[in-house]
Amino acid sequence: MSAHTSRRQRLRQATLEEIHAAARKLLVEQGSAAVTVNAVARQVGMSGPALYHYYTGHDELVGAVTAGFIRELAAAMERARDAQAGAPVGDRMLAACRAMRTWAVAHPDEFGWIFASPVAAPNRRPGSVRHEAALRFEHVLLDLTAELWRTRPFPVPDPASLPASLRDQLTAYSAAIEGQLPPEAAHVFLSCWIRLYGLLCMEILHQLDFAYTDLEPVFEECLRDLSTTLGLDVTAKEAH
Amino acid sequence: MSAHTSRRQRLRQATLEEIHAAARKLLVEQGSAAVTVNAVARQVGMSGPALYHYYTGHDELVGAVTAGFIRELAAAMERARDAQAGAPVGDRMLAACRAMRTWAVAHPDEFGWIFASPVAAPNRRPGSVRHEAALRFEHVLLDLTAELWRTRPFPVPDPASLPASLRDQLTAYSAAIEGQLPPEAAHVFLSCWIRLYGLLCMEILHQLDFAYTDLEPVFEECLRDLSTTLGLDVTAKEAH
DNA sequence: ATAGATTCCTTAGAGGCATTAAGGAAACAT
DNA sequence: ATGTTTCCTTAATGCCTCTAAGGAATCTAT
Repeated sequence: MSAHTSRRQRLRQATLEEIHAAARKLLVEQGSAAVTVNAVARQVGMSGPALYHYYTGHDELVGAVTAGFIRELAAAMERARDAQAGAPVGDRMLAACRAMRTWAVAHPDEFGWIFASPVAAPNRRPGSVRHEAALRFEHVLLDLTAELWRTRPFPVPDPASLPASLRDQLTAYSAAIEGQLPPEAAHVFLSCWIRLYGLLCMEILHQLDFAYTDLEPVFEECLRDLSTTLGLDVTAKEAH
Repeated sequence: MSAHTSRRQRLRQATLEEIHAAARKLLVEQGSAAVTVNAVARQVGMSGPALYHYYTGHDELVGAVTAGFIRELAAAMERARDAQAGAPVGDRMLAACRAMRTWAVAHPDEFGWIFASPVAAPNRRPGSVRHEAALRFEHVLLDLTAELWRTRPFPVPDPASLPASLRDQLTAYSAAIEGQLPPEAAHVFLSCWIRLYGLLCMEILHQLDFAYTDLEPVFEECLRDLSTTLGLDVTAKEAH
């Protein structure tokens, strides 16, 4: 695929992977505070400052590891989606959503890191660019929603009924995703995203432990809600 | 109010408040990583180890400061609620919800700490007890919902329609809140809580910056949704 | 009032972490 | 083979958490 990879580059790549694995091991086994430059270096068998030949510092190391997690999560969702290739968009969408929770539940520390990390969050200032991994993650469900919108549009609110400030923001976002969804449809997509991702974050970050021990049925109920919002139930029945 | 407070106790109390203020200042001005035992001590004008006479270590300091934030947030919500004393439950509830967001937006760093901190989260193991401050925070909306339930019950799902595992969890939670709400009503309350608190957390923790710059209208829309779920609109019309 | 106990604070480490600096050895390219 | 690049090492600085040991101020009880 890529151009000629020299022996040096291959070795470097292997070391990078070893570093990521070591950082992940420390995270999972001893918590996020244990992921220090020194500890990671020790784990891979080199001493301290050597790691600075791979990353400029602690922050960049953490960012790279986190980006890897996001890619893994996105890949899991894509795999689940593609396993349903040929099925109606709604089914592929539900498969991707369930894969998201399955991955998060299986890797809570990693998911927590994704949420806490600035890799997933930034984008405040106009200048800052969203990370490639975060974009890929976001686009799994966005693309499915856009496909749904094209093939079987879901109900949207009347733009005139939305507050002006919200309409402007939605118009900007609609442009940012290259018009894949018009503002009103983007609003529905974002509402769904907020409920789904919000629920998952609260579950994984233990904000709901005071009431629940197992959120699987709550998540499924949320999915049913979203299915209604997106008209997926109708699809299933009409499909006959 | 409390029994005789000696001069010593008053001084200690003043120092504790100074410590909290210093920690908060560091948090707001330089981020959470700047809140170290040494830096806080320096800020209050004593040197390092002196702080260990007030807290057993960094974790306890952070926990105490966070608990203070939670209390302040809960107090803001209670104040907003009580400012509407005499008004219908629904109005008091909306006031409390808006106060929650207002506080969070005004104090994003503090709110972020609340969310990230184990003070708000724990309760995993049977043994661990929920922190007094977290309980008080939770109870502001819980109590209002319970009052609403008593005076003007909102629609609830048929318990038989819920998955058994969910029903059991809700029954346990209903018992944990001393039957203030039956399981089905607790389910509605928790759904509302998840949507409201989840949205706020995602906003404050910058998980929605990729699409929105101002979430006030989104929050208001969420409140309208919840009002419908809880039958508050009906209340307003019938009240005439 | 005064002697003992308590409380608050200090300085002195030990041990860890992030990071920079300086240099050695191996691998590569010419 | 020779010079360059790459990878790694050992100092060394300055921060952090936290323990230990002791001094001074304050309170208690006689």
